[in-house]
Amino acid sequence: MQGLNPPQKEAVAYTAGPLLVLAGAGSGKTSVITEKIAHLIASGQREARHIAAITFTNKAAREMRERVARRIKGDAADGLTVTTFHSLGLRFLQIEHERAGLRRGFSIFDADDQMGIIKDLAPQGLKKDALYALQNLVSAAKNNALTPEQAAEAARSMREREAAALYARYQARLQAFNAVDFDDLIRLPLQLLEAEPDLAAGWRERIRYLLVDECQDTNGAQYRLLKQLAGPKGNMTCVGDDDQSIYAWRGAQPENLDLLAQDYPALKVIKLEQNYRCTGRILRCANTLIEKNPHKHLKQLWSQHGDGEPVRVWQCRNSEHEAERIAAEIHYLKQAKEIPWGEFAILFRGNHQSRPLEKALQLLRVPYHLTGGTAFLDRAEVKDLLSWLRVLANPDDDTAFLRAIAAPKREVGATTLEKLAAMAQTAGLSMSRAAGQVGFLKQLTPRAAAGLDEFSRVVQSLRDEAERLTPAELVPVLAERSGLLAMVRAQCKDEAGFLRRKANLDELASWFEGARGGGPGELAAQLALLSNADRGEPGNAVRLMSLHAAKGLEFRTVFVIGCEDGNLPHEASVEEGGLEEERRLMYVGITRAKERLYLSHSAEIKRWGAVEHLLPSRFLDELPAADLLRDGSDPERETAEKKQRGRAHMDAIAALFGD
DNA sequence: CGCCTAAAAATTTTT
DNA sequence: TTTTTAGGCG
Repeated sequence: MQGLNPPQKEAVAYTAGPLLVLAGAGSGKTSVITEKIAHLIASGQREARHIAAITFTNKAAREMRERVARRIKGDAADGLTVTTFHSLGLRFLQIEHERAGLRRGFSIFDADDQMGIIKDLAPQGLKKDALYALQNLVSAAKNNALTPEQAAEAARSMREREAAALYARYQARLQAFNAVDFDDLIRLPLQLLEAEPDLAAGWRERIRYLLVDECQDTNGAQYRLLKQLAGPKGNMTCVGDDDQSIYAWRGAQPENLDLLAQDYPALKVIKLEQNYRCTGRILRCANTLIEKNPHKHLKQLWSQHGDGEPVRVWQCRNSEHEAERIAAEIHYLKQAKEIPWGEFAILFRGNHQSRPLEKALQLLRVPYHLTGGTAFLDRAEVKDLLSWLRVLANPDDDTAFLRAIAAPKREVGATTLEKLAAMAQTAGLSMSRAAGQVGFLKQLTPRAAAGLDEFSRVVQSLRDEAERLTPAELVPVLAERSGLLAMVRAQCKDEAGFLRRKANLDELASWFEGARGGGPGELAAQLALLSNADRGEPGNAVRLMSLHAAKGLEFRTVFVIGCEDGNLPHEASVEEGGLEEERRLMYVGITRAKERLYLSHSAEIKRWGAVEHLLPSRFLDELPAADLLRDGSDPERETAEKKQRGRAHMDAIAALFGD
């Protein structure tokens, strides 16, 4: 426990009852969780196999696992559970699938799969906006652990009533497909635990101490799940910061931090207010900004660090100009201050904002790593292959069937599939099962019937292979025999493009190699929970990511770009009354910086080809002017810095020739 | 059935 | 500007 401050030590040592740690930004909350796990084990209070730490992202879980491994040597940490809410829910359902009404090999539907069903069930001709709204309403009901009936009862508006009706049909469809969506990974385990005390007792026997990270991000269902797992005595430590609640749009209820005190009268609350991360000026900016939000828990973050450099506010012409300035500044700081690439981060509100940055960084040959955005799991060939795996594992997964039957094309089109769907419906079968019945095929055109028949044969032969092969061995066989590989090859103009896309499939195979336990269906389900952010090592490169993705991370130099009114705060959020959450987002961005912080905005931004004029973010006016250095406010200093950077640039070029 | 072209729409953040 | 979708044609 050495190296911890008094409140941190207290938080680690306190095991007499439920504990809430209100941990400000950069106050060492991960250390507290890690140390507490070590303390529980070392003091003999709990065995590692009876401790579970729960995070929201896979990245956070992995990081915590690594920190625990570094802290606890030997096998003392064996059996420790460090997982995300959704992975825990998945594991629960895989064990208890029978009680949940699921068959082995059930599928996990991602947002796209979900939208496919909703589109199918909702009235035809709805605009995308309306469909997204419905999807969100259904998800919101599930995040509050409401059944369709309860959702109908609770509905306040016509829209909500419609959404509740849709929810019922949507759920029936999932059931028929032997599938669950992300929300079900929390909701279903919760329903079972609440309904079956014996089951809950069994799980509490396994998990005797619970540690929860980012507790302010829990939604209603997750909070109730925590209560079930922690039991009436509340054997848990929750760590959270209401000022960093930035997921309300996804159902998070920061008020859960307050509910804890109600639900557990014995709750002990410890505040961590010493910030170890930021310089004084950065921290003052953060504090001043967040003070504008109403507060329930007053926190006063302080730091022992000196003032440091002023926070720079850059006014740029447009986002290209902004990107060029940032790239040049990083290039300069890298050599002048010897800051490694990996200690720079550029943060933005929306993922599309990364484009000009990538361009500018490439021009200066600055290595960068982009987190999020369209990536691996969204790649068509990867989704295709996963659909095939789902069909193998789950013959009832019509969504996967519809994707797999078209990849590659086998002369089976919309007309045939509609006929097949109708026949399957009448017979009470899934489309995939119906496609295997000769009687049905006879009613279709010969060409289409041959296509379906061929598909069924390939699927069956691959199922046989799956019996003999490990999942990792199965993937390449599947790519070959399904015709996917040939399809990808045909789609690519040159060999290089083909190899690039084949590499995605190889990566999928290697992921299966690394994974342990379970058949292809189980592994495909686990894979569905991985996000793009969880992939690849960033290495020593400038990090580009959304403000949301940056939570929990820290960097010596941080750029928050696009500080324009309408972008940050985002106009849609302001309209929905989410200004405070936007302010917290800005707060999260600011508090990622250890030494240097840049806040930049552009006068013009391009949107769908048209140019729009935006004003600087209102949040910039909420910062303490004395700690800022705004463009144009100190012309002398600017000229001097320009010269300095110019000279450094020339030196760099000279050095290049000197070599 | 599946490819082609023209018109219309476009998520802000993610497990 | 890029991506998706509807409709026409071989």
